[in-house]
Amino acid sequence: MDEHEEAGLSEAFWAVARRLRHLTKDALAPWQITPSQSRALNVLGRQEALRLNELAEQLRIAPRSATEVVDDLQARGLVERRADPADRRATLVALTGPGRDTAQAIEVARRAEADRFFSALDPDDRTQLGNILRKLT
Amino acid sequence: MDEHEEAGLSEAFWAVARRLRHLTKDALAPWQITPSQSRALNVLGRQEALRLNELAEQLRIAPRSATEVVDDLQARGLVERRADPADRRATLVALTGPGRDTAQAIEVARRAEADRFFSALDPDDRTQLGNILRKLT
DNA sequence: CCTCATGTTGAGGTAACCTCAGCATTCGCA
DNA sequence: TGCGAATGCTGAGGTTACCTCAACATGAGG
Repeated sequence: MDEHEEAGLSEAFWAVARRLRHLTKDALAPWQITPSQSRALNVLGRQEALRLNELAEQLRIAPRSATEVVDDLQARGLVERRADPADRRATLVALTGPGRDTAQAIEVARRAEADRFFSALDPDDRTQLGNILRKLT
Repeated sequence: MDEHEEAGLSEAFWAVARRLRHLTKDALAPWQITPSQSRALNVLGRQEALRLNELAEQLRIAPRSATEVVDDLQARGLVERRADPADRRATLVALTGPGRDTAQAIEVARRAEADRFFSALDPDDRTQLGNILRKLT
């Protein structure tokens, strides 16, 4: 085995990450939405309403950062904040109607873009990659 | 084939990227060096002297951003700028003595860290991953 | 009812990028 | 040979996506 392998792996990994990031940004351009906002829409699309807290956790960012993402999405009318009936300290975040539509449209575009990107791989490689990535998480 | 696969791949990919980024940052902490600075040291370690221009290209960032990275490294005494005898517009960037030592030490640490990270994978998986990543670049 | 924990957010910071414009130099060519 | 265009670097200023720390309101347990 090549002793440069591990260093090479992270390098290769970052090269791919960079490319994927740019592609994603382009795919999202029509909506003027940043990648982290789209991640949030995505998460919110899967559940009724989330506390800011929980949203942060699912996005794996600090709660304060989630506040910011939600601020932006709210300014665009894609999500709304409402009081949590169970705890008056907490705020629930949920998609609005337009938010739900946008989230769906973006999901389609995102999938198409990922599809295009990963189509450099044959199906076996894709499966392999999926398995390997899962082991690394 | 699962129709969620491609979206899942990019998601998994980013999850891994995030983890790797944090690990790298930790590994670099003893030197108080940021990831992009370490990338630059790495590149500079492989050649005698580079124009800022060329450095930027190899790091795949804008020339202006390379200026910044070099500024920081120079402030730490790890690299030096000198005039390019062939073109007085250009600046050559090269490692200093301490820079060379540091670059080496960091490379060792980086490799150890990558090693630890990717050791969740068996050798076959590592080879696979390397091949797949190369196809995506 | 008082203390401690929890949820959100203002203030302010950071890293790693970017563009655009300015300045110095060099190059192509009439 | 001289001059306009191209090239190389950097100042100024912006952006994105994060962060921490502390304030403030509310909740929960002894």
